[in-house]
Amino acid sequence: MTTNARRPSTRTARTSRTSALQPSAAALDDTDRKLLALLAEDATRTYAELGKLLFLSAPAVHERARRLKREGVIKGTVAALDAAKLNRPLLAFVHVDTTSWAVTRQLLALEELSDVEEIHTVTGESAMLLKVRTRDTQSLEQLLARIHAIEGFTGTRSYIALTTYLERGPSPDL
Amino acid sequence: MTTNARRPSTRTARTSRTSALQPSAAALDDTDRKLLALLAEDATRTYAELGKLLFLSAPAVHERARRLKREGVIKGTVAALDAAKLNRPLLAFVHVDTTSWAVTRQLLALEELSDVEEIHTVTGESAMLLKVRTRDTQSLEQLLARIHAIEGFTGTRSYIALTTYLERGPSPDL
DNA sequence: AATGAAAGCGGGCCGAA
DNA sequence: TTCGGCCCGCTTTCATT
Repeated sequence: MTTNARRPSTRTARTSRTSALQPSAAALDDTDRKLLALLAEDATRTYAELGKLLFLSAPAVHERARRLKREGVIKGTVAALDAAKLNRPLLAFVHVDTTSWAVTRQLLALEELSDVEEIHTVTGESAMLLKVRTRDTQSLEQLLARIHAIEGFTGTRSYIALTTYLERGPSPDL
Repeated sequence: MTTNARRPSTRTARTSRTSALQPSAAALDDTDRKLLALLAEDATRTYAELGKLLFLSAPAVHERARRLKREGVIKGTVAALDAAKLNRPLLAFVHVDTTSWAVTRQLLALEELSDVEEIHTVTGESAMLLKVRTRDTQSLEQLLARIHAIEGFTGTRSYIALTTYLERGPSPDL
């Protein structure tokens, strides 16, 4: 109880008139960040429920969500699947050492494999980093064999995840 | 609404050959996997649209989705946010070397930080692996300083992502 | 197929620039 | 005054039995 019927005064500090388009920046106020955090956690909530949590009306929440989608802050809404239930209990991070950066293009073909979840080029002694999820060690071995078939690499180092304590997507600062 | 086994298994791919052997794996037929792949890509599609893609009626799709949620194959529906738009352009993988596994508990406190996206214990020379996303190198340094403040570690190695070519969640085999 | 709920849309109000 | 954000009506669409 004791819900303050008093709505937090609308301090609209949004300067949406910044005609200078910054591709990688977005003007987010406090309510935006809270809304994004809620949607990143569970996107099935109704706008009415979000409005209660944010002290806003449902259409107002809808407007903000629409704007955030249009600006690309919200890239999409996806279903989070359980890897173990999909017969992929083995998670591994594979560091790939290459002699030249030209090999990078070859590795991008791995995108076709549903085993591969992430592909990054990274700094450090290894050139690329893969996050893969396979059914068992044999499937992982097959994947590594496929990487080794590509010319211009010097080796791979795999780190098999024993326990995953946290796994989530990007979320705002709050 | 009795759950009798009168499922339209005209060409039943849900055979019992491989079932009942793996406890955490779910029994999924071809349509289930296709549906999961579609939902993992975009969960905003309507059931009617999914039905057209799967050659099923909308209620049939709804029933399958409900079953998959109940079984935990679909853990939830979340909004995918753009890290760069959230002022987190710097992605890094941090390998943490520890002397004893007791330190693991300390690192779990990092879950509170929104910078930290993943925490795993892994095999290999390092004991733990973190996926972190920060605003800049200074924020990363602060995070590393916080890790170093914990006793029982021998060091960290960070791999900063230069380019991310692929980043997605678990998806079925198809 | 029918019902109930939620999303989507326009109008008017209010505060700030 | 203009503009942006919010609230409140109604209409349409979808989920659900």
